[in-house]
Amino acid sequence: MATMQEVADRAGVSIATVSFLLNDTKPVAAATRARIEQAMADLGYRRNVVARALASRRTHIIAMAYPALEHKFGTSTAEFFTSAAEAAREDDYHLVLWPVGNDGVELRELLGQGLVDGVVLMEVQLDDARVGVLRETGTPFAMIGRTTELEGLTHVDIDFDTTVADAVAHLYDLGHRQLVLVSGDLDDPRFHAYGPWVRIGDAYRRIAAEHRLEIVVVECSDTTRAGHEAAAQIVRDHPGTTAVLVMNEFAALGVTAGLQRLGRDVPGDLSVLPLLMVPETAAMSNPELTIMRTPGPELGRLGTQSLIRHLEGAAPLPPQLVPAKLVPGESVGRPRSASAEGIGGR
Amino acid sequence: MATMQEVADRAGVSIATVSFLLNDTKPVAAATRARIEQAMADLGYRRNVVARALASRRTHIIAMAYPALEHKFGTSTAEFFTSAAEAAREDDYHLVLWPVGNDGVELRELLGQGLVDGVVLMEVQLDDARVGVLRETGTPFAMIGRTTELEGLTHVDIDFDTTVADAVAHLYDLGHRQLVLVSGDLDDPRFHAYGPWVRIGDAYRRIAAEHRLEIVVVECSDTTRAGHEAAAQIVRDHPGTTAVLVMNEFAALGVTAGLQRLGRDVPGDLSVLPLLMVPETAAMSNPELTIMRTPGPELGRLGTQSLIRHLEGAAPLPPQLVPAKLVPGESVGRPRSASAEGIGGR
DNA sequence: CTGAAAGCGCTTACAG
DNA sequence: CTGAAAGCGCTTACAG
Repeated sequence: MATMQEVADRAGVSIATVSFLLNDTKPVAAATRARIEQAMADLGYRRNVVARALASRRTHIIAMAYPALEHKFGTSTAEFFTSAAEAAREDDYHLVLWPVGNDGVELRELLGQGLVDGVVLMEVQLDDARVGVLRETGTPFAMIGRTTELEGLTHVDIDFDTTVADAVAHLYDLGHRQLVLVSGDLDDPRFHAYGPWVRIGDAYRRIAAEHRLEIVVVECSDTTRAGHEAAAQIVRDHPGTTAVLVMNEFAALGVTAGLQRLGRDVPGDLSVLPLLMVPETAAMSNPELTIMRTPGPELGRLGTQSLIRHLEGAAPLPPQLVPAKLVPGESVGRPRSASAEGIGGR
Repeated sequence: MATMQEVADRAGVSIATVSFLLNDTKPVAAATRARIEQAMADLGYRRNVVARALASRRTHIIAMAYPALEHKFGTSTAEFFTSAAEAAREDDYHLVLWPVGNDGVELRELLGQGLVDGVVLMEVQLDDARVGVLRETGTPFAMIGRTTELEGLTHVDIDFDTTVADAVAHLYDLGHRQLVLVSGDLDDPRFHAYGPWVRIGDAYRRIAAEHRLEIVVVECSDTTRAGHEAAAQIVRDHPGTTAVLVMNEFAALGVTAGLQRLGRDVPGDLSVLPLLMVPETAAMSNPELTIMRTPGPELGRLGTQSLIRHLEGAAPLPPQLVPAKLVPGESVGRPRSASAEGIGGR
């Protein structure tokens, strides 16, 4: 690998001038610029990022901290990561995925090594130990998600209110009046303070009340098997249900299959609408699920860009909330009662 | 952050001695050691990995190159990554995930920056452009998977022969005599030279012949939807089939659901046995699938360890092939014909 | 617009 | 067993 000194020698300039050109940090005369660029091309020069990092005290590496123990890493998460990595690359940063625990211990360990300029925090808890670690060490960070205390914290998140409102409105407009929310299992220690589960539950209670709907919430863990059980519970305890909203994507697959196993047609007897899912997972179900599509690509990108602005001292982006959007599939239809009674118009 | 110089000052030694102790690279007197360790503890010292990297010309960072465009990143892949990251950490390395294209262009770009000591290659093609790039740049690497040309290349892979042999034997012993392999779509440019698809196909043809079974192969892409179509094709063109082996995990979900949609009971009418799947995905199906479990955790670890030995100049690990192992679920049973005719013993 | 030089925080021959 | 010093390949005041 050629070094900057070799480029400078070949171009007949000093190493400083090469650096100025490369970083666009001081003006360089056109003729000089041409000679340097020629020399770089001739030598196939690529700047050594390690040396740059040491000299500038900026590694240009961003870590995406993902609690792989507590949360499955699936297609949904991959979307966040891939879009974040892409956004980082566009701004001359590397984004690396760090599987670190929720408690902040590993994170502190890693931060001490000075490898990263900043951290994108995934799967944020309402009161997140990692935030404390990041603040103590003075590490810039952005959250994809939100703690309860937010003052001064850079973040982006799903707009749960709009997501739930749109989902409920869609079902309501089709004529559904008896909904069930399959919510998270808040007894599970991984989730009792997990933002999305809490916020979706809160939003649902409020919005269902606005529509004067009876509020029925079934708790359910984040597995297909748990979804089966939730389906059984719905059929047994809430036989009049015409539509089911499901928070977790794995549970949603289970609810659908579970309803079918119990002889219910989806969407003939019951509609199923997952609140946070990606098309790939929706396609795993039969019928293919109608979903509120997780805005992973947008949020991965926005979160990373927010952090980078922070790192570069630019004016911070305002916190952004992005709703999941309805993507039609085959699991939502009009309720039988509506077709019979003519509710829902059109 | 404390620096090594500060530690040295506090312990009353030279910076070199601290370094020798930290790297265990020269003997240090017990008393000196105690003083240094005390100083490090007092200051909460953590070695700066960037400075270490520049001085030693070793970053201790390993990149896992994953072609995110060409291959979905799902739960299966996450297993490889997580176990590889864990193995790396145990040996004092960082493993970072790099989404880079199959053609080697991005890889070359990234390697030039000098950020990584070595690369773990995922989703290897039979003739992989990335291997050329790695060789040209002199970058140490290990493959999880195999090119056709293998001389001198560090690699680990799935033992497709044993996997297919065990799967076929299991079905054969249960009494199945009419099998179908749902194979990859080799017309798909992403896959026509993709090792696993080619090798499983080859192994199946050989092993089925050994069992004197008729060889039926249905091509199918890597989506649930494609699996539905494969199911239809099986029912239509191969009505006597009693068991289906499926290469791709998404396709396997689709085959199962597709058979059910066509009124077939799984496993009553047909058994379904995916050849490469993780339990999480198997649980998404109803009934839960019996699978050959992808040895992701073993291979991620072995591949990383092979690379690290290479990096440290230790005797190389021999190439290792690890078979997928049968994990019982509810999608494989005896064929109706066997129960009727008493084939299959016991 | 360009250059000489200090310095980032370590590792590593070399010397003792 | 320990230390003085060069050097890794850059960036960045400072000076001109």
